[in-house]
Amino acid sequence: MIIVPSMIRLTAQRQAILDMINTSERHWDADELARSLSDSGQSIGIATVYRGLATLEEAGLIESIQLADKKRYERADKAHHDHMICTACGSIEEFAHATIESLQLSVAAEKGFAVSGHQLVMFGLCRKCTQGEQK
Amino acid sequence: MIIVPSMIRLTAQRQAILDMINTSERHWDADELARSLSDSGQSIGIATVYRGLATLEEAGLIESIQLADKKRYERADKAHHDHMICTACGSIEEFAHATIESLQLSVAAEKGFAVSGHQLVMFGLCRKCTQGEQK
DNA sequence: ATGGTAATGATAATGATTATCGTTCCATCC
DNA sequence: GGATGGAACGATAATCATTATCATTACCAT
Repeated sequence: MIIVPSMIRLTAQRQAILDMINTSERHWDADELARSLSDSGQSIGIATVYRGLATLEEAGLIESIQLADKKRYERADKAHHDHMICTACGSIEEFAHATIESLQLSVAAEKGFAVSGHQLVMFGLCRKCTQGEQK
Repeated sequence: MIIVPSMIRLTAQRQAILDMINTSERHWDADELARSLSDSGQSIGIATVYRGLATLEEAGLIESIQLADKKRYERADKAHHDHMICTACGSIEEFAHATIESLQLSVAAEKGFAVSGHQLVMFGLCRKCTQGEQK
């Protein structure tokens, strides 16, 4: 018997959302996802998309990052990582750094803070956009 | 002659906002600020509060952190730091860690990413709330 | 089949923020 | 000292992502 974080029903709509996310490297927002599902014939109400995303995340099947204006979802079957967001083209790059992670935890521990999650985001220009500027 | 990041007019409203922020350690959102100014006799239109905050931040006189639902502003005359936010009581603690900062920059440099800003937030339970739970 | 719970979808509501627009303030020029 | 033009203000409408509502539908177990 397999123990799942919390048992959810994988309805057709939730499956469609999950497939879309799992078969791409994108960081989707709810609207993009609804639009893309609609384009592929799988039209789903926008409210269901929001609910489905929340449910799938609770179940640990997808992950999210909260950006200034909206929430974006990505596959969960990747190692933990953080993000660099290009303020020019909007592209999102991922990076991981074990030392940074452990330093974070030690700082928190010093202050008696029990960390349940964190988010590190760097803003700036990606390589492509940096080169584009210095023409 | 003093060089200011960008010359702005310090109107009575902007001065009131700036004073409120500079004389406290709080991380204010626009609404709290408007309410508090109103309580102290300095009633300011909410739109002006938003505009004033944006203008003051551009001028480097205050700083902000973007949280999930809203933006919060704090004094700028402090050393750079990041935040730990208690998910139980909402309190915000600050911390600084030079090594984390420099590791971030080196990771970015490796990827050819020109960092213009970053934000590191940890979520969890502060010392007080942790103790409250294990009763 | 049937009853009950969970999920869906259309749409209204919410909440933070931004846009609009007429009015007011202010510095400067005459 | 008033005219003038641009910046700032304030009230309010608009926007945008997200959540709530509620009637309908799907699915599971008796």
